[in-house]
Amino acid sequence: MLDLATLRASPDTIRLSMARRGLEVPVGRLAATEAEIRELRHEADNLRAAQRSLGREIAGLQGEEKRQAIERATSLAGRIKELNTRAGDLSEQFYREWHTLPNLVDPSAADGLTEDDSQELRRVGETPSFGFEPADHEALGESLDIIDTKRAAKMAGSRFGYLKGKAALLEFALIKWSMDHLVEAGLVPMVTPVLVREMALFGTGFFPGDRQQVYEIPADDLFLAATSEISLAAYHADEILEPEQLPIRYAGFSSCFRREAGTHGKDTGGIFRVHQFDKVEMFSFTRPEDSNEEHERILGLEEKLVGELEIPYRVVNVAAGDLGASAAKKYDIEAWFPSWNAYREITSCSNTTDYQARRLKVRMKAPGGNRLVHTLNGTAVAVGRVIIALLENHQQSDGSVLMPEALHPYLGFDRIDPP
RNA sequence: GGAGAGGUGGCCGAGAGGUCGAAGGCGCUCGCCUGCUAAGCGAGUAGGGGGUUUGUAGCUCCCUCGAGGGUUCAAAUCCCUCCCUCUCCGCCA
Repeated sequence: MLDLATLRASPDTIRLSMARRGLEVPVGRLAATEAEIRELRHEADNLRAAQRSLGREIAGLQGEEKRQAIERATSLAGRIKELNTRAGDLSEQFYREWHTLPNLVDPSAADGLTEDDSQELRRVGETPSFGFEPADHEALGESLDIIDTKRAAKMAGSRFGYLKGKAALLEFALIKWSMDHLVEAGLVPMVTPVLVREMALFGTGFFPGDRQQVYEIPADDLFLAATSEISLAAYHADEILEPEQLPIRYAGFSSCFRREAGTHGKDTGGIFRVHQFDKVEMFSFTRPEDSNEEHERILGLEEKLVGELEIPYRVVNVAAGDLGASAAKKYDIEAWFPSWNAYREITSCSNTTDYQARRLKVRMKAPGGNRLVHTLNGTAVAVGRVIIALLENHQQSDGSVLMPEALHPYLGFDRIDPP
């Protein structure tokens, strides 16, 4: 959610920022409505003040005097109700629109509207050249008998997968290995709830925009979280933090659930795009002035992890029009996938500035009044995609796959061989 | 799932239609005082929004006593719905 003060003081800032996302926002109309709501509320407040002082008098009056005072108070009450009803209606209409507006875009976010407009910042690691035709992860998963999407489809439908044997062990190794790194970097490890209230989804900016992407449990008014970002962000909702506590950094592990509505026909094979996967996610609460630096720090941790896995990657600055609602700026790390002959997203980190903090009411004490903190999130390990990248990049001519050295102590094996 | 008890400021806790954004205590902050410390004395100490102001401070108004509705001239207090916590029983990893 954006700051109303910005709408009042410089609506053009909002208009221009939304334009970078390819959105045309009638800021003039919004500003006028907001001003009208404020006027109505102001008038109602003044009448209310009169009503309250009259009410205090009534308590001490008797007989005819009291009767007349109550009559005047009744008329005041009626006018106040009328004003508040009008303000309430307008307000509901205003916020319905206001809540859909995404965050202001950081000036340094890449220009453009789509994925193709991402700005490549750097490439790291050499893409492998095989002396044979490399297999894709689906084929490798099958031939090694470590990923089973066929039986998963029978059991739960398309876009599910079983991790089996050494792939299952690989998941646990990845989680433990990454958590060790993150704890060392000062993050507090967390295992988070996957069922969340609407408030958490609204607070993180997934609602109202991405509602169709989220699984719903109507009987209990709960939703399956698409990422632990949601439960980590809402962890400090309604709190006023001490500035000395900041930055607060978490590493959350959870399963993630996504309906993937509207992606029919996209990435249909294997486990690249599935309804359920496990992920270690980083999340930070910072002072406003520190969030840019924190964003780079998170990216640094992501690069360190991907680097240790010996996966070739590139870093991109995501284009303004391709940003999620809450992000002001986003870096993606795209791993090299030989089967696609392309780089594709394996991590993503966003600076959401005060957008989530405002909705979740996460503040810090500050001289002259409390201030909203900034929040940031970033993928440490999206298990499924990392497994794919490992299989495809480290496959050997004999059909086996070598494991990166960093994982050996966590795995208890250094390669996966065909059965 | 069954039965019961509760949600009030940073914490504890009073409050049962008007003088209550809220007694008292603890904690915290500032000041005074006392060789030091402790004790003592005094003052301050919730959040959000609006108005005034170039801005800050100040002044002022409104809202918030778990959330949302309702009754009333007037609600922390009465009514309804929901959420949460605790205790006992049941069930369960």
